[in-house]
Amino acid sequence: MPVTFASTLDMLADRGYRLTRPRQAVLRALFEDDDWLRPEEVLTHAREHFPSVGLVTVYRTLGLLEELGVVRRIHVEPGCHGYALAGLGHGHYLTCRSCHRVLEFPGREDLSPLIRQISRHTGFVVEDHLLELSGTCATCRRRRRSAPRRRREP
Amino acid sequence: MPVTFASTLDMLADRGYRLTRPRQAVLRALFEDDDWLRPEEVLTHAREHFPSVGLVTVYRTLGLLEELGVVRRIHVEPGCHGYALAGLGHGHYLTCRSCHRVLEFPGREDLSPLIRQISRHTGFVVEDHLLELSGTCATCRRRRRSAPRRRREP
DNA sequence: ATTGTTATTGAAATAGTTTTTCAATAAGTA
DNA sequence: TACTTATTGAAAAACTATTTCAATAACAAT
Repeated sequence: MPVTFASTLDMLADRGYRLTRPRQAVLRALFEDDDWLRPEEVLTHAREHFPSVGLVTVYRTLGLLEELGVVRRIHVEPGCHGYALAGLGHGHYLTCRSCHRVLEFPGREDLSPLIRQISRHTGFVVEDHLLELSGTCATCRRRRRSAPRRRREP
Repeated sequence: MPVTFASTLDMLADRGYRLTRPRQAVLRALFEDDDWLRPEEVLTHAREHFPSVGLVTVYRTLGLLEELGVVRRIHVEPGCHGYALAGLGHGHYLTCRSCHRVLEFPGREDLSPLIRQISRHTGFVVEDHLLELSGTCATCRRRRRSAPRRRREP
């Protein structure tokens, strides 16, 4: 069963959290975007639904949703944190070290054998995973090649 | 050939970087610890070798070493950034969502077929990877089980 | 050894992100 | 409608990271 805007509201209510307008605005922002967002971007979009939301509430709501497993926190540069709906993709990202663009890629292969093995070894219950490949994207590679940067001429 | 303290110094000199005492202190700190460190921790250890190093230099040196591929920047909570020698482990981490402890695990299996496939598809040159499994460690799981936290009694 | 050049440094200032505090508000219940 | 209290926004605080800049110290050339 996919996690939807409505099912998340239900979940919150079930657990005794109040369905406040700021919270709903943050949730909408996340569900309307099918990509990850920085907290600041979440704020901007949430304000389209409820103009008086503050950044503090955005942080608090994101933290709550992460605890509940609705969103996934990913590592993006610069600034460190981005949030994506946990349903999107599978936590597989390509990040370019040069331009810092982030590309999501569908993880067709299956990491679960590995994960099961780790669990047995360590006692960890693995709830999520993040696979981040870093390198140089095609665009930056071309740019570098045409203008190589050396510190010293031998 | 493994990257050592000495070989890194050579590499820096070859590229025209000066072998200053602050830099050497930061490098020592990294090579003496066989685990990842936060910038603040790098500072503490570096000061054992050269008391007047400043945090700014630590950041600058870490940035330089990352560019050169000597250290790897990893994502750790809280605070976001940790640095580990690139030779250590293979960028495979288990992080506990509850206590935020980080455990490194040896990635015995090989991700290179996947990586090659991604490269072909996207044009990315993948230089490094980070596989982070998040979940609940054995200790926290036991603690939770004995004192479950519910927001509401049904 | 001494000098000159300049990469590098530390301190302070700045920028940016995330968290805490707290009185006021509003969601859900009675 | 009133009550209870989780939740909020604004301000302040706590951190983390970067920029600026005069002073310093590596290193090369003498």
